[in-house]
Amino acid sequence: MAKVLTSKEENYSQWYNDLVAKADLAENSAVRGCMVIKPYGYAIWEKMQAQLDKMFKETGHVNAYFPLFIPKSFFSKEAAHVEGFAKECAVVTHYRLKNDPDGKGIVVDPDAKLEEELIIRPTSETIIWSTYKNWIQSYRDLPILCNQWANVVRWEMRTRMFLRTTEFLWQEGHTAHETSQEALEETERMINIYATFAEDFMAIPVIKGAKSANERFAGALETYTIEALMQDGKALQSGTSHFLGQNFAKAFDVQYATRDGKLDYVWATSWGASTRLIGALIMAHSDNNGLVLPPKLAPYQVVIVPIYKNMEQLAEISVKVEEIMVKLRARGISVKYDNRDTQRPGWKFAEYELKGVPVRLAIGPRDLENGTVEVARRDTLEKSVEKLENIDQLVENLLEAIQKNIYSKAFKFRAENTTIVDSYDEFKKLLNTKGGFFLAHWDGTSETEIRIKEETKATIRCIPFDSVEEEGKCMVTGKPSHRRVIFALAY
RNA sequence: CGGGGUGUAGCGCAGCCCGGCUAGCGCACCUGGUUUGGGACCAGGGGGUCCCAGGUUCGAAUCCUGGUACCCCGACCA
Repeated sequence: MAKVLTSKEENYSQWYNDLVAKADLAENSAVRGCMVIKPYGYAIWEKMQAQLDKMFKETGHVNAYFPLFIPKSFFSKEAAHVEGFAKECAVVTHYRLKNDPDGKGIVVDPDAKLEEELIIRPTSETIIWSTYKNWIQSYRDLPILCNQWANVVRWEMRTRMFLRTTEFLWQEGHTAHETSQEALEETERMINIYATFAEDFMAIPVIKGAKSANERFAGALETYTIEALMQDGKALQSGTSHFLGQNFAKAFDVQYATRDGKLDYVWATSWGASTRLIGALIMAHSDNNGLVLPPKLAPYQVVIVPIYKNMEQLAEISVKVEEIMVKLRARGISVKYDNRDTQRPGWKFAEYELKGVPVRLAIGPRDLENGTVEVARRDTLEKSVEKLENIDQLVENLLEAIQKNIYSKAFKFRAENTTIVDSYDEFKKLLNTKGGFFLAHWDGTSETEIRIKEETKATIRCIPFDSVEEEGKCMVTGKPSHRRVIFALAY
């Protein structure tokens, strides 16, 4: 087969870029750092959205929409929040253009300067909490469990398709609660939903845990995260859920009458996942032939390619294909029949491999004669010839098997690339040769964490929820530690 | 913001150092034919403000000055 992708081994990030382009997921736009998400890439996002939205609603959440613009003054109300986001905000200063008086073109009309500049949301806590102030008077108004699907803008220095773009799509949940306990439970509930989504739908094993103080969201008391391991040995933060305490309630003066007639500040959470998940999907499963999609998120799960010598033969094949499609659809399987006469079969095979379609069926004259179909699976690239009779059952089973197989492949990879280390020298050595997750003891201080980051670029990805109590010594300072945390190089 | 690089057809590039006639190659595209079980082949064809502005020159894609855009590497981040 003609090689169209740079291989992972040769240049991982070039492989990634090639794949995004060749699988028709996205392309660079005229605006620096912003991408055009193409129909095939967007279809994957729609699948993700549909599933997450369902899970949010099943846990009592509702969708709403808040404005793109945030008054500048809102931003300064929560100190840690400004600190975290100020350096990457796009600001609207004017509201009108006019023809350039000195010639051709168009200029910003200096007379149309805004009294108060507007920030384009990098996240919506501030605009939402200024709104919640009006919604909440009493404990009877609580909890508020809102989610919004939106775009946000963070003016990043360097961008990468899906992993870090100036504008990106995401969902952000913002909830308000009566008690700290309830808010903490919500924070945990949502990180569990992200973890379930990652594992059951994206087929990516993740580690749930808490962020260290350094890595916490700006304005949060606690940040929970799911961390996934990519094939190049780097970690990718794939979803976060924050316990915001009463910080935003205090900043926006959101108090409620308690059950015993007193006034108290509301407790808050926020949680989000973005189009970055598409980056995770690519980097977790794909190979040098292209994308490998988990069946549960593939825009189409099955593609059917006819092989024919003339139009009469195509018509004959199409009749059979129609029967197959009816049977597959009856089982809820999404299927595409590519009967374009403008591309040859070999071209189509390569194309759908690049696009990661889980199962491909090919039908030609030989199959018409024998009552068979050629079945090819994307994850292993295996092909077999199967009888047509129970093809729907066979495909359904195969899709399930593929979903399981790519998960266990990713799980095995992570297991092989998770290392327990006790010495800092060993850590430094393996970090750049082997990569992956490192379980190590840490003294719990920011100073040590920062030192490690400065010396090795590795960060604490999380303090896993399921880490076992174990007495040990910090690999750097030798001070006592009670559990291991996860270090890795990260995106 | 620091360091490096590149702007020539839709995409990827050569040409530039050493100025010269009609600006070239691969892919893609269009037409016709033969093909079609792993990215077909042959023949013909279309497509360019050579990033922008100014300068040097008989003559500029090529030399000079200024601008601008994008990419890569760092610090920042989902």
